[in-house]
Amino acid sequence: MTEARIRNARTRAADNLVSIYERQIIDGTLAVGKPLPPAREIMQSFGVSRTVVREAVQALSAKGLVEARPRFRPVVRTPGYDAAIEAVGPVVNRLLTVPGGVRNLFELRIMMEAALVRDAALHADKNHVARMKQALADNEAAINDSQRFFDTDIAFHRVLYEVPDNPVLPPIHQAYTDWLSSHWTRMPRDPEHDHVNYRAHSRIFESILFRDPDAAELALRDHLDYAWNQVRQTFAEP
Amino acid sequence: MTEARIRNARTRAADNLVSIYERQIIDGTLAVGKPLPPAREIMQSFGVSRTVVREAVQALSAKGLVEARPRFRPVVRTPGYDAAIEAVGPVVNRLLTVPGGVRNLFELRIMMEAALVRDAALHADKNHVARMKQALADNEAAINDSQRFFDTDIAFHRVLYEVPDNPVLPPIHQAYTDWLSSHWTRMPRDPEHDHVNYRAHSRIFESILFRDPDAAELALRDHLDYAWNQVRQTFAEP
DNA sequence: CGTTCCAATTTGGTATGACAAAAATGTACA
DNA sequence: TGTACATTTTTGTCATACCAAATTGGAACG
Repeated sequence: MTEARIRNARTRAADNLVSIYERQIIDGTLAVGKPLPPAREIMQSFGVSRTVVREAVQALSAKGLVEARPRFRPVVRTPGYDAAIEAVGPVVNRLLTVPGGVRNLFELRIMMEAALVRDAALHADKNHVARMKQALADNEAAINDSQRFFDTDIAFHRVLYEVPDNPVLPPIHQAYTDWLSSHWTRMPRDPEHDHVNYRAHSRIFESILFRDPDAAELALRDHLDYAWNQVRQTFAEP
Repeated sequence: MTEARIRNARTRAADNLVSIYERQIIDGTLAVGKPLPPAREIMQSFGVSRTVVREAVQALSAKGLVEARPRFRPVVRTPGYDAAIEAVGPVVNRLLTVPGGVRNLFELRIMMEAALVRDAALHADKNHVARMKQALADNEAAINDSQRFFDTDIAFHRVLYEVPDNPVLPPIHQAYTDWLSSHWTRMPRDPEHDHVNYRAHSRIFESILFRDPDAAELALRDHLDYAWNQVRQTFAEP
């Protein structure tokens, strides 16, 4: 991947700017949350044209280092895993439109969460268990309240992504919910579903409590298979 | 993620161009592998300036829809999962430089491959088993040949990503190897390692043959833990 | 003294035109 | 036919200008 770029990489003026600002953002010379210097200022201090400056800003934006809303000054952004996931957003959204795209992504999610509940069953500590319990209670209280059930549903699953204490995982969960939420919210809203889903969450939680990874994985697969059968009805796919 | 964009989304001229070419690439109006029309031609046919055209091309490149090498006409690209993964490349590469970045990514890989070997132990068919067997034989034959062992090592793991028949997975494997290869190749080359790794592969394969997911997962975790201890020596981290 | 509102200024988005350098193309020559 | 060279495209960059939107500073007001 990289070598293909480097091979033909004559130094583009914009690239220099990009790497300079990359360094400055990482080492903190440019404070997070603060806007970049105005384009005209940058072009003078580096002796380049505004064309180059704008190109560099766009590249930084694509890398997730700055957030560039139209007509606003580009704002320096915290370079975290969430930024990385957000950068993929547009690409994944396009992939969701290809045949089988949603299904492929959903199955990836099933596989990942199956691994997560196994991990939780083996390694979840008191703190995690407490948070899961709380999330489960919130979930139960939200039955029959469509929107709130949706939120607490997500919150319950999020705890699973927090157990391994790997900062990559929560943004991935965020990404899943973002990408799939459009289908999720299009689901027919039936209180019966809430009950089924809550019981499924409950079953997963108990399996984790019992330190039984096999039962936990099975419960989760049942749960997500059920969810998938709901989701698939929101679009035409066999 | 999306709503933040939409909220302040005034129409930028370049964005229109982007979405137009997005459609044309997806529906095949623009053939894959063919260069985009010259910039001046685009600007005339859409009545926009070259500034806008160049900006649009850069955006398409960031999205992975075209491959834009400097000084060359942008080439239309297959809009597949591999393109998506490649688009994330720059972001992930930066994440690898933050403290613990390599470790986080490596642990994500362990978790994912653990899930994969479990899946393989349960669902691998004769075809997959045959390919794993072949990969294993190649791997054995490559012992003491550093470069070739590295390649066959990767090939063996790749088969694991092919078992679930989800087109998202192979590009992920490709991504892992790309992102981590710089560390991998920096590892001290010791024939002893080759032997250990081959035996580990062999053990994983046998566990899959025996349809024993627990044994397979254990074998894989041992294998990747060993690998991690090698990798971590290529940089200073506790 | 704080708040609100408006105008001047700043700043980003786009257009135009120009030039050098590299790539693509065509042509003549061997 | 194949290759070397000259010509034409095409991209990368620059400079400048204008418009519209955002920001800012201050005036007017409570």
